Amino acid sequence: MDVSYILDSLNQAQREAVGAAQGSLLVLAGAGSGKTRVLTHRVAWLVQACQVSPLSILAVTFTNKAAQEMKGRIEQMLGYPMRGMWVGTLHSVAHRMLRAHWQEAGLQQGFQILDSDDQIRLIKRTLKELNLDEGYWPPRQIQWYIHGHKEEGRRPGHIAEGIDPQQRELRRIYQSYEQLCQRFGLVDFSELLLRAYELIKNNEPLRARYQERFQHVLVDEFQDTNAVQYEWLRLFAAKHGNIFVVGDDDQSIYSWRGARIENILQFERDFPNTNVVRLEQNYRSTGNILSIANAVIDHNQSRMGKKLWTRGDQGDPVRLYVAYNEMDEARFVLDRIQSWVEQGHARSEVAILYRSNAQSRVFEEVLMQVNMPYRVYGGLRFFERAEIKDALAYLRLIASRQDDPSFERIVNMPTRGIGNRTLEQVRDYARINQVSLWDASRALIHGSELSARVISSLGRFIDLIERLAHQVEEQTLADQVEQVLQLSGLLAHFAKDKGEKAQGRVENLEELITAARNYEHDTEEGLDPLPAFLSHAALESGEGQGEEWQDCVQLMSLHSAKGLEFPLVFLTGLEEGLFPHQRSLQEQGRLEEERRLCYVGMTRAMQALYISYAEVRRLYGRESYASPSRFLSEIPSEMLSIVRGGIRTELAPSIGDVESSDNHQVKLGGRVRHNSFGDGVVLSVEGRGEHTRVQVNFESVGNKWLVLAYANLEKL
DNA sequence: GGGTTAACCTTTTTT
DNA sequence: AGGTTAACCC
Repeated sequence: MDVSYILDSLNQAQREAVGAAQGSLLVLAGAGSGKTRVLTHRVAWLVQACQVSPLSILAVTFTNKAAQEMKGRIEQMLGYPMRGMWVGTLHSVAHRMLRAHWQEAGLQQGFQILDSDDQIRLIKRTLKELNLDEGYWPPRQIQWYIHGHKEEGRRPGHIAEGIDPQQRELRRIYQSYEQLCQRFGLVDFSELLLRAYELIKNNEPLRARYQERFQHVLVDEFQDTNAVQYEWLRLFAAKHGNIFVVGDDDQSIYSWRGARIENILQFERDFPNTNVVRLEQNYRSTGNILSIANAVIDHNQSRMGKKLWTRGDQGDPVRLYVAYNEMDEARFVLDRIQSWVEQGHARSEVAILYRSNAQSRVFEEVLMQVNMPYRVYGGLRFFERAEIKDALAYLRLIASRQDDPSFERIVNMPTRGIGNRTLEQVRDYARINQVSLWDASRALIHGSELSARVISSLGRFIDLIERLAHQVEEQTLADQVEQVLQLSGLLAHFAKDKGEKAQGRVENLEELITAARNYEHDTEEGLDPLPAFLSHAALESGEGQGEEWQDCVQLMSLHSAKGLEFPLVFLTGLEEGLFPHQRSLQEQGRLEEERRLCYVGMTRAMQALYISYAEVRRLYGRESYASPSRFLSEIPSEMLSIVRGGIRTELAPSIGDVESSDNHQVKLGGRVRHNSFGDGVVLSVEGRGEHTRVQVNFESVGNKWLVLAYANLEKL
């Protein structure tokens, strides 16, 4: 079979990676260097040229979206479905294995996944059982503590008891939390990974089986793997050593979540004969964009060293807009988007990027004012909405009666006369007898401690769940969901309210039925549709669910922008304290990560990049005067073309040289007249001396770049 | 049980 | 500032 087509479209380095012999390979892939391409082509190569069965391939990605995309691209390339190949995030792979081997892993059969919200609730409950004060032991910090340890593979037993009472107490909370999870059949995000890792590590027959099955392991975004993930991958590949990892140390932005950039170095040590391929040719951005991105990232001390280059044009200069305040910044961005759209481009080609989600608000305001469609990524996602979580809690309780958080959530939702007092009694009983709320309720109903009225309402709830569980058995998933929404009274509860909010909730619930109907569940996983759907809801936040597809401007945090590209990018809020973020300035080593974040942001841009900061910003209630981000001063001034904000131009920026403002002939924002183009406004000035070029927006002919020395501009 | 108000808290990133 | 939660009142 002719397989040359797989390599034909690749450059030398890419070809080297894709066509590499068996063994371990490390691909250091710069931003926009065709990393996804290399991965997909590699799989195609394995299947077509090396006759590797898709069954023996495990491909690991960072997000679910990336997994879908990869699978889609491979199938498109080969022209047939990749049946039996495992492609997914490590979380979903872990989940899949735990479902298959729940017994060996020591889990309940119907175990449910605990999302971040549920986890907080459970931590609160743990604190209550231990008689500890929430104020003194903030649940968020406990959550952080637990995750931190699990990501490093540490169980409570691995943590030294120590003498510090605070530390000892934390450890005790961790321990109790684990016991509760175990009792209720709950598994949090980091537990998925740790449990699956321990399963493979301690169970030799299973390990051998998986090592035998997955002859080829491929890993995307390798720089963002944490300790447990790395060890796990290493175990997979320990026998055959066929492991193909792709990563970029300059794009490691998740160390706060346990990701270890050092894994890249460790990899070469653990797999001694690793070949290293560097992808440095960039196919995404213009030369000017790459220059500033390179300039910034060059300030990081600890990096493996890569320099992106392109065969393409230098392109437009990268522009810096100095805004008076955040509103001014937003208006500027809006103005540029409008002219972009007027030039016939799509709105979806534009991305507004920011460091923290709170910044999206102002942009949303101005976009809304002019009815420009936009979409904000991040924030509350479909499966996280309250009403959806209510509905899911019913389904979860049907799937697993031990699931206490779900029980708590819906026992009185919609209200059915089970108040806090009753619940307190149920909780007490559960705590004393070490059983779930469900079992406690059943016991109390048959006991004599509760009043007749309470027994009847609690009994009705128990009956409702039992009845639902029974009725739903033979139905399709969508029917199950619909039944639950109807009989639980959830739909009616929201429907009776005529408010806009409640209306939206009803729509969301209906959308959940649609989601269930469209959910294609993989029968290979050997899981019933309902538990499969519930896991799906927990693992995939439901990005894209319920949003109609429109040509929208894209708003997102820098973190969510990773892996994406846009013709026009606005990198906003480059102020000290905001970006780099205040918190990162306090901790050692975090500044470099912020810089990588900046690099990630810049390299999202294909054709044009605007950077901006505000001199005054109202954030979290108060106005702050921040100095421009240090990242700006790391860009050589001749690489940036500075545009000044309209309102307070007399305030000179403290970075770079603003040649322009004391340039005797023109002033930014000033009006000028040209012999043939007529009147216009100076938008930016670049270079110095006789090479000075100015950009003028003329009323008659639009934007023009002119060499100042020859243009003969007349100041008005 | 539901609605209103007051205090409070959180403000980095998310599988 | 904004949103959420806890407390309080009807």
